[in-house]
Amino acid sequence: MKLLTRSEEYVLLSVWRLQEDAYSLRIREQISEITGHEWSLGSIYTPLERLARRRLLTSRLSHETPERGGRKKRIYALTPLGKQALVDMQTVGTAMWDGVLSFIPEWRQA
Amino acid sequence: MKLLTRSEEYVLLSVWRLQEDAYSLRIREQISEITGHEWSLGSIYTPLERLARRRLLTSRLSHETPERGGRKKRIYALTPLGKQALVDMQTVGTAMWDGVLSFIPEWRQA
DNA sequence: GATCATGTTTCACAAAATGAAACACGGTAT
DNA sequence: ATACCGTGTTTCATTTTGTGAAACATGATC
Repeated sequence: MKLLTRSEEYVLLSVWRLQEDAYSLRIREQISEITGHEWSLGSIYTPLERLARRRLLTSRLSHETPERGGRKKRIYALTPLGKQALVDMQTVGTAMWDGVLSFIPEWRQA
Repeated sequence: MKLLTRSEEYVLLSVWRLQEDAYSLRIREQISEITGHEWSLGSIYTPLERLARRRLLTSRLSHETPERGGRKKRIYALTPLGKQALVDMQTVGTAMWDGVLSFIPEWRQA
């Protein structure tokens, strides 16, 4: 099991939650909003391509819609492998944090 | 606020939980155990140095102890800045995961 | 038919990760 | 004494990732 980089994790998460709306600019926008700083397009496309090569996600062109005169967007979607990778990261993350939580007083509320 | 890389996050977490025992080989060992794969020394020292430059952690030589004939180890410790960085990452991580949890059936218990 | 808006793609450069080797030095055995 | 072992630190060349900016495409709008 290979660990995901931070970018890969965030891109996968964003694609997962955006569902049918998971295309480059929207992904970038969502990640920027949540992390609180701007992400360049390169920072989105590079991990997208790499994740596609590794079969953690796939891409297809959208069906023609009324918007933008029927021009197509490239829509991304997770594969089962991609979802599994995220769940694995969550598991490892939880294990890494486990021993530390007791050191954070304000989080000790159950 | 700058995001931590994966290595940086894990190294900081490990240093935090190892406390007085936070030196290179032990850190590597702990991260390897928890993530389930081997980490080379470079993968530990590179982030350690960078984090020290950025004042997220400090290092000092241990006091002489009976073990190893009094030879000293380099012990690392988080600064308040380092702890804050971790807490911030946790916050962002939670926000990123938020929208996705509902898609994972087996996690919907609660 | 210029310009704008929305998306995609490409690229050169910078930063980070990795694996391996070199170095240091006390202990231990010969 | 001297060779080798164990533990720990440091350095380095190479590969992999991340980043910012520019180029390209095309329908809409004025």
